[in-house]
Amino acid sequence: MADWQRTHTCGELRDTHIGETVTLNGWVNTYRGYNNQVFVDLRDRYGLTQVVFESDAPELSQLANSLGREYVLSVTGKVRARLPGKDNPKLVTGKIEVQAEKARVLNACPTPPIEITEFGNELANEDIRLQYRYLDLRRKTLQDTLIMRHKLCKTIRDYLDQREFLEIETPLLGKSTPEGARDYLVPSRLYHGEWYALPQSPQLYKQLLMVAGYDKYFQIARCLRDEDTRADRQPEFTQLDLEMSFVEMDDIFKVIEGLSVAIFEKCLGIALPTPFQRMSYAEAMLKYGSDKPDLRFGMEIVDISALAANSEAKFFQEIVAAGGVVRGLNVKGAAAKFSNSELKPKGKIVEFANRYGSKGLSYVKVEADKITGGLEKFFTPEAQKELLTAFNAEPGDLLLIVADKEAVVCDALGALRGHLASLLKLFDPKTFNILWIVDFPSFMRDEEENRWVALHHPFTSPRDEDLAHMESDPGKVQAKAYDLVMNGYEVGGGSIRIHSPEVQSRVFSMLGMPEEDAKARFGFLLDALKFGAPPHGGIAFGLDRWAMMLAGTTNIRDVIAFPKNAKARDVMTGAPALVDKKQLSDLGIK
RNA sequence: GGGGACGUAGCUCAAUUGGUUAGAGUACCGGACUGUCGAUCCGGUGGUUGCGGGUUCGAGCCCCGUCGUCCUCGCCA
Repeated sequence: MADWQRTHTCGELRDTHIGETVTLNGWVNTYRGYNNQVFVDLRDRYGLTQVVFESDAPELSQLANSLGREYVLSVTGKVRARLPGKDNPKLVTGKIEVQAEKARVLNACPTPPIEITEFGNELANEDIRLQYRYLDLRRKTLQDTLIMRHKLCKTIRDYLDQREFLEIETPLLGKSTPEGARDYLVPSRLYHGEWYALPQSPQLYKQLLMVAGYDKYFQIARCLRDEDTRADRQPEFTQLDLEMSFVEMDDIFKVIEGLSVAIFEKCLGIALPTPFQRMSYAEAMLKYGSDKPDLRFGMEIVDISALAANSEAKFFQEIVAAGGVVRGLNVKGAAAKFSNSELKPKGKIVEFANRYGSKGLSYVKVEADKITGGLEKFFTPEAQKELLTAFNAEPGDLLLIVADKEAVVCDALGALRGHLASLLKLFDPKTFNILWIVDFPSFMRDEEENRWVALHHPFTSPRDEDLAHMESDPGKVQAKAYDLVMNGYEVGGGSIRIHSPEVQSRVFSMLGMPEEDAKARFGFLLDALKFGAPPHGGIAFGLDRWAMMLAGTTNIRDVIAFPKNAKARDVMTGAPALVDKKQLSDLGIK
């Protein structure tokens, strides 16, 4: 061992080490200097240790005076107790300090463009932090997050290994398949003009592994989708991909609930109650306007279509007559919290709702002896009472009502519900709510393309009892599909798959894919299903979103070591970037 | 592709709504200080107000264009 190499980490020393001579390696976190005495907090990922330079030796004091933030240092010295009353209770190493006897600068550092130490909430802008990501990653919160993410993966591997799951890798270079997200394409050098696609998920490969008899599979797999980003979405992300043979939905639920409990226990020390609540897709859409409802707070949506249709309001009557719905939220006690101008056309609240396609929003402020807001003239006193009863409204409440096509009403009210809850702080952001959404429809009508599309994906098995009317009434077919939802985020989704080649062919043709097309695109799957495919199903966990939940952040870039920015660029390396002409000509691209 | 917010010192922000020399905190540099720990105190350096054009006696502020960042709608089976 070289004489500068560490004997201990910066988070390790306690009063039991007093008297020992140790060597620490780390970064200068903070520097507090005097004439003849310099305090340095030396940092590594394990913690901070205070080092004191108070030697008379000119070499050592000269070195101490030349130090700067983020210098990389090796210090050898004796562990000693701090002076009485000078302990630092904020540090686990706060009872001791290392008196430097020998020190060596392993590397200097110019003034960092961003501050590494964290206090207050004064982080630099994200773009500059991403540009110097290796500096930002030195921050304790980011280190803690990545350590947590490691624990998450370790827990997953341990838990599944104990249950005889096999971790198997699947290809990155695959074949582009239609439907779904836009593919990232990779040109082939050996076959000019032909392209690989990077996987959107290992979906088909894991089904083929089931056919091959690997009846419990998982993979912590990178997935790539060339779509626009969001706060919780970037082009490459990680899934825990899992598949099992000879199972039904309840078997998957059991594994995932057990795994979730293990994750919360290991990562946060929280005991999650099981079994998880289950809610039908229909109920979620009706009561929460979303297929990923946040149940940390109430504020359920109330349907008043019948009441509205019987009112004097022509716009309500017309919308209901045309098959639309009228629904609303009771924002308890919020009547005084929003001005009328926020609630009128062009107001903030209305504009927010209208982003989701609604063309307006009615509001009712409930007062002790009357209601106000503009709707009151359309409702008889009796109808007003019914309205208040429907909403369980009391004086001081604010009712927000949207009338439109059902999908628009759900979207607008669902988004409004979440928006208002965080605005009014209706829930504790440190709590967790987890549930299954089940009973999804298999197919949805794509109005633009005028065809049926799979809500989940085309390999999802319909319920056995719905197979008979799949062609005659596709809208009524329900899928053996399930989503795992936490705090309003979809953190997992899966299904029991189709294992019959006939059913799979019927679904493809339902989706408007002629047999030749299906064969060209998915022939390998149809073939595989013929050769003795077992019943199987599985799930994909959004690992980044799980890490977000555990870390208490809403930004996916906080849980990825080297993320892309909102425009899909890696601002540190500059990717994507131009390449040499030679590289392109090798690939047959001019 | 659409909408919104933003861009001022290395970093975080301010500038009385168009008015004199663009300020503060922090960082950095120098000085003081023998127990600090977000050290403190004193002093100092630091600016093409993203970039280009325009309006004006005068622009950080208004207008047009452009680049960039974040959020969002569409999109993400």
